[in-house]
Amino acid sequence: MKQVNATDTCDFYLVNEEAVQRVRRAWVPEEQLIRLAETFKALGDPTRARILFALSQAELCVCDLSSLLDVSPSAVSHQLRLLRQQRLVKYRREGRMAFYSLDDDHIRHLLAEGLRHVQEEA
Amino acid sequence: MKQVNATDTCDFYLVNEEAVQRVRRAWVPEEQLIRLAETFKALGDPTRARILFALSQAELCVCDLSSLLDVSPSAVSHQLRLLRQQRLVKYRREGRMAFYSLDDDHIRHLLAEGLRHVQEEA
DNA sequence: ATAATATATGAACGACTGTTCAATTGTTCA
DNA sequence: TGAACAATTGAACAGTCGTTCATATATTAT
Repeated sequence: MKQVNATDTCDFYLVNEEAVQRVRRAWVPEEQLIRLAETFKALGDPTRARILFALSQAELCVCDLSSLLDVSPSAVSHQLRLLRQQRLVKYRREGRMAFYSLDDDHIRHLLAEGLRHVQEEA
Repeated sequence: MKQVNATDTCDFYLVNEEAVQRVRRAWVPEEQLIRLAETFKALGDPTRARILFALSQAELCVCDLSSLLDVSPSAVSHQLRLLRQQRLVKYRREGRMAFYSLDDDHIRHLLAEGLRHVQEEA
């Protein structure tokens, strides 16, 4: 996200000015793109992807997730906090246990669409 | 992704055995989940998210992207290579220029669904 | 109360990431 | 041919990430 020095610049005159204008008109607020990247980043780790896939099938507590994924409860908890902060999961306390589930259906759709993408590779 | 030591283990007995079984039955191959995470990770950086959003609107060359995003051509090129490796973008050479576009419609859908998610926040 | 347990948290460590810079490749055009 | 230029690449650097370990919090059971 930095400026450009003299030897590393294309000497434009935009190559495809009409296309660039079209993109500029469709542009969304920078803040939304940053949030978008944060959301995808949260999905972009194997442990978290497995957690989310598990939660797409059932509501689970930390111990269940830890056992299911073979990851320490501490590591699971750290990742769940991150997922909470990104509002990808929500939880419900019951006694000393915490039951986690997906926050909304967008997450489920993202997972499904992502899986479809990786499944249809040659 | 590591084993668990004695003091950091839940003493299970799985809490919600039925739910865990259900998840196990729905489980997809580990390799797919890793590919899934890799795909989302590729989307999970502000520069790359902006590149992909731009390409969702028009086919663009490196210079156009560099100008549009205010990122050096070198940085754009590095990121495009990563996106190519993840098969999120494809390109077409024309003389000394390279025109990039989204690889398939899944990417477009992922972007749209992700944007919908971040746009509907309080 | 005390012990046991489920979860959460902070610090610390090595591993990885994104950019910059310098250099290279390959194409066009004079 | 050689100069100009779009794009690519590798090395290097600071910054970030995911785990572990030790400890803390909070609820339950004795």
